[in-house]
Amino acid sequence: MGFEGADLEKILDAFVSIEFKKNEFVVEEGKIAKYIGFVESGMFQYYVMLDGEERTTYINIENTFLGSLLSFVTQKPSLENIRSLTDGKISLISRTNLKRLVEELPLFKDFYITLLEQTICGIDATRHDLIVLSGEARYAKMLREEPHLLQQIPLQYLASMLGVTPRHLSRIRSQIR
Amino acid sequence: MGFEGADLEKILDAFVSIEFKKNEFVVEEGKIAKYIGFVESGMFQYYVMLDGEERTTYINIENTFLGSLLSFVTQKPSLENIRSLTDGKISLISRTNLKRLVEELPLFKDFYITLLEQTICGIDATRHDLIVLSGEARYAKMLREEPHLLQQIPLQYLASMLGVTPRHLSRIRSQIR
DNA sequence: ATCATTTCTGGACATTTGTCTAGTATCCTC
DNA sequence: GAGGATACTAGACAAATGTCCAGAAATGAT
Repeated sequence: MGFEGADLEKILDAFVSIEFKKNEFVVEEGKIAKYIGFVESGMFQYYVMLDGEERTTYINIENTFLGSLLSFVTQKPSLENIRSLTDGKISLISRTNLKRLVEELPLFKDFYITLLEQTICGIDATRHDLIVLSGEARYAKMLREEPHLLQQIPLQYLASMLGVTPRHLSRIRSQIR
Repeated sequence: MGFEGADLEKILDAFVSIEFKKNEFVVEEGKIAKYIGFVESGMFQYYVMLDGEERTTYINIENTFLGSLLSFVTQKPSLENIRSLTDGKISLISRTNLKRLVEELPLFKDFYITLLEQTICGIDATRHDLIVLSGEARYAKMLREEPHLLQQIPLQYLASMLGVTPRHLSRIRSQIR
């Protein structure tokens, strides 16, 4: 990120690196998300329960930004769960520490603004695709633009992220290849 | 927003209020979105052309935040169009002026961060609903939480925002009431 | 290696949603 | 208030997607 010296140290001190075994909660529905962070290793699933069923809304892999955003920002109970699908490690920062860094380090504030802007772009692009594209078209786009996700993420979760059932994703795959 | 004196003046100077007649472009696909802003009056449609058809992805009404976010943030050509559906007025700020305010006024930076955070929450909630809920459930939720939108926005556009066809929205409405 | 568990695929059928189209209602303009 | 444009509804049918289920393939534990 281009930070140095005392600033860098302050930043590193504000983060804490936590290890997760497979199948542990990072954020649990109904609890307040105290942290956001960056995934150092492993794979993490976002999901909600609906009619007794798990509905995956997102998957984080290595080097991506993780958090239950609504809960972290508002400090209200999370509507979603985040859980490790594998063993892994996340570098976490609390809302308090984040706010402190943003207050104290002008460069960090800029960094945070950039992060927020990029995050908005990413989420909004996904929202667009969900409105405008068919399930098949969304899969084709993912195949084209993020093929690494297809290698790594189990199909059942991919399906849910794409907004289709596993059955239908299987059908799509058999048609596209 | 709680700004005063010289700061307030700086901020007001950075914005420019522009009037639009019905059916004018605010942002055009392929061009760079130089401004974002707040809608003072009127209604504005976001859409893309797909297979020769207009697909609405969002509608702004009064007192909401408007802009082609991806283009404004990256300063690359916009993938979407924004157009006035009625006569209206928008208070706009350029990327340059926004950055200047953020640099020069600490309070404005905080305001901008809050705006970004809130925007993320809103977009992400929509993304969730598109993945997890059926068209009917999304309509029911809008009916419950934002009934004013139903009064104001023509159904054809609402349908597209909800990710369904006008035909299907008509079907949903006849079932729900 | 073997067994058990989980994941993926695909058939058969049901439901949801889209397409095409036309009729009716609403709005706007003169 | 007549005429034309636009928006809303809805029937009939088609296509997309979901549900249920069972077998095959892959994975993990012993």
